[in-house]
Amino acid sequence: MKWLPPSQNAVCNWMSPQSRRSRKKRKKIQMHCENLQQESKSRAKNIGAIKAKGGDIEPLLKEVGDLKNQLAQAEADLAAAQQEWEELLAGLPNLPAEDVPEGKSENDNVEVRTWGTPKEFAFPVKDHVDLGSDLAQLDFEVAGKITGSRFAVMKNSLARLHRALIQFMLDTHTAAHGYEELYVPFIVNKDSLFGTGQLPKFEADLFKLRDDRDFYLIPTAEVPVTNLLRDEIVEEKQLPLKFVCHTPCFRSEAGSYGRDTRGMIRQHQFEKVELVQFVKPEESEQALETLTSHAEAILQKLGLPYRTVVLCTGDMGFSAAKTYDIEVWLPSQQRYREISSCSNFRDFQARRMKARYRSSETGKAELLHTLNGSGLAIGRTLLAVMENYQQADGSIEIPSVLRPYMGGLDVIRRG
RNA sequence: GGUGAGGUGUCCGAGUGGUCGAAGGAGCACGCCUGGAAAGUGUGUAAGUCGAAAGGCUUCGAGGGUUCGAAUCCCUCCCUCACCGCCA
Repeated sequence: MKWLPPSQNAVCNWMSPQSRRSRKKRKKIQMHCENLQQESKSRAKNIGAIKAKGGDIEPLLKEVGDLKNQLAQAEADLAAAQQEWEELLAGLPNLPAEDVPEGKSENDNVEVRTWGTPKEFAFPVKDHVDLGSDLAQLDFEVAGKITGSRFAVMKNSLARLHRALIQFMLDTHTAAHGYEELYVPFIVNKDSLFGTGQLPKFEADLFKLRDDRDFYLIPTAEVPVTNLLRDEIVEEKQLPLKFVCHTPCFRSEAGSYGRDTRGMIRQHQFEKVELVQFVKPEESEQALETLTSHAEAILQKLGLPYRTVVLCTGDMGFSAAKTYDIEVWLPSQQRYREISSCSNFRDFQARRMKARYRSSETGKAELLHTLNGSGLAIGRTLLAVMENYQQADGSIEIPSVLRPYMGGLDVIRRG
């Protein structure tokens, strides 16, 4: 068994009749198999003991022959039942937290707070695509030539602004919020993707390498960073563990062909600064609040208006127990768009990964709780800065916190 | 890519085909000692799973095989280390 399936918990009560049947069947076969194993083991020991005394073991060997066949059959049956059961379980999503609102779609998400006031522009606003191309610093056509659709090329000060955002976020989270910076592989194996919940159900969203090692490009830093603790047992006093990591993210965007085709909202490749926490179970609820506030702090320092919503049951991801989305104001769309998603996974990922800690209370290895959130998605932050800081002449003012990273530059102009 | 050596519990590290789930140590927990601590010292301490319990079963990198019986023997793969080659 490669992970720790839930045995007695709520998921089992929640299961379909089909999975209940599968569980019963597995258990029955397992008991039968274990009885045979016990019998076989004790006979083997007996043979060993008699042989050690110099006794005759021939008659005993004959007796054992049929048992061996029965056992082989039982073990094959068990393996099949086990696999059926595990496949059922692997496809079950996490249970929503008790305070998650019920709902069917993103329309049922509940706003929990807003920050800042959308700016009134005295001129017709442009979207980031027009702003970027008028500045000659953002080019989707050439990216289309180099690769294909849903890629971008940035140039000059805009490329630097993109880099500045990454540096600014990493510095803020390490210095002000107490996260440890990480650098990780951008290519991961299947076990890691199973651990965080992308596999087995969401393979279509991933880029898979043409290689017999079953490697995939990461869709988010969450995968390599969270799997840092796969198959590990950490000491309680090390907790909480808080990591920040900048990586590119690769998503095939299968199933969203028609959505957000213009601009850099939805790309196959984008950068993200990710926050990941490993905490004790009793601390995860509070940790989600602080993690979300860390992501919000970036938008506040950048002076970008946003709102925070709690996702309803119907809009949550597969692995999450509770998720806050942070949505930034986009003047060109006159609405808030997602720029960060912060989730508490409770023990769902930890169970799949066998990520545990030694509890001083019970003395046993207990499952950790994992959380993560974007802090923030760089491409979307860049376009939010462009649109919110645009000026009548098409130039873009640089938010003051980013100027040290821009060599003192305060406005991006054409040229 | 080539050659060689390895992968054992929270960690380090022994291990003869048969009472090995695994010596020893570290760490941790509890106790003794102490004014308190350190040192010293005693005891305990793998995980998962089934069971009300007694107890059972699985797991020594992964997967196959040989055997009545595998941590131990054979095969394949993965990973680590060393040296050589190549390389940003």
